[in-house]
Amino acid sequence: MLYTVGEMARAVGIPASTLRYYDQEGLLPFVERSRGGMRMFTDKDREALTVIDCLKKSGLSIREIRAFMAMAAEGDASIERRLALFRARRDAVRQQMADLERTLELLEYKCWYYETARQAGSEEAVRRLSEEQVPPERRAARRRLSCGE
Amino acid sequence: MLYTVGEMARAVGIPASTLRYYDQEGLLPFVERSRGGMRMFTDKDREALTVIDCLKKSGLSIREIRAFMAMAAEGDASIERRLALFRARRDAVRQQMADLERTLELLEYKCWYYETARQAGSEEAVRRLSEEQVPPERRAARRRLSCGE
DNA sequence: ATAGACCTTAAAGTATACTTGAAGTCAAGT
DNA sequence: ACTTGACTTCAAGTATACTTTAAGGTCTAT
Repeated sequence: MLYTVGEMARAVGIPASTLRYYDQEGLLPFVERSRGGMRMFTDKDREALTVIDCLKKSGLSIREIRAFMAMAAEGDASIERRLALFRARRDAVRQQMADLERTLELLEYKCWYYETARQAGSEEAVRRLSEEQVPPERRAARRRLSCGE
Repeated sequence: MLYTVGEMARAVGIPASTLRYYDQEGLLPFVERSRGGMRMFTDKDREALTVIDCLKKSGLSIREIRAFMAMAAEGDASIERRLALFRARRDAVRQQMADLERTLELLEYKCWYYETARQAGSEEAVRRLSEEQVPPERRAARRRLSCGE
């Protein structure tokens, strides 16, 4: 099955203009052309685009993704390096999730804070609460907030 | 305790130039000045900066954070709206974490893929593996990759 | 063969969030 | 008083990743 750039754009949920931009930036060296010059994507290309999108979501820049695609084009000789790259991205995403977990805790603390302030009718009342009057699961975030990071 | 912009920058781990930029953009309407015109941050300001950083990490733009700081400056009248904002950010971060979880699964599949390819000496060998030859915990990601999103 | 949808390239424009540089001022120690 | 480091503002520069526009070519159906 072959797809034009617009069809592939719909299939992977990325604008056609972005696919053209990626091609221009050397991220899609594998894409074939029709006799008239139109890009013809295959199902294997769709798979590659999914990987590109995954790498982007992991925090890689266009430049770094290009370097990866160049490795992929080298074939089996670069397996070791590609493995190292995916392990690094895996670890980076785990770190991002841990960071988001801390952000989430602070947001949950703030939700509790404003829920309580709404009931009390003022923020000041919540600020004056002592440690024991704060739900145990909110105390860590509260301390981070008041005692610096 | 009072801090200059450089001291506060070190305390919260944000460049002084960024703090000045935030001030210029209206994110820090609360910061006082010395007689000579220098910014003087308090511990309460540090707390506000931690919240600003948290909102930024949750995906809010400078413009949106400014709107929030304006609400905060309104006082208790905006408690309800601020609660709504924090709930929305909390939900957004939970969604981000769920998305990262999917990204992580694909990265973990790719790690397995290249580990296996390294042992086999070629990618093609791994590609030819049938579903049952793939570890159960990697199958979902593999299917997403080959059958489209 | 012709219409119309969709494609092509190149270049310029946009958005966001800073960062840097220049010229000058402030604050603290000796 | 003077030096030194850190501060001030304003304007311009940077980085990244697209998006848009213009002029024109391709593909498919009728």
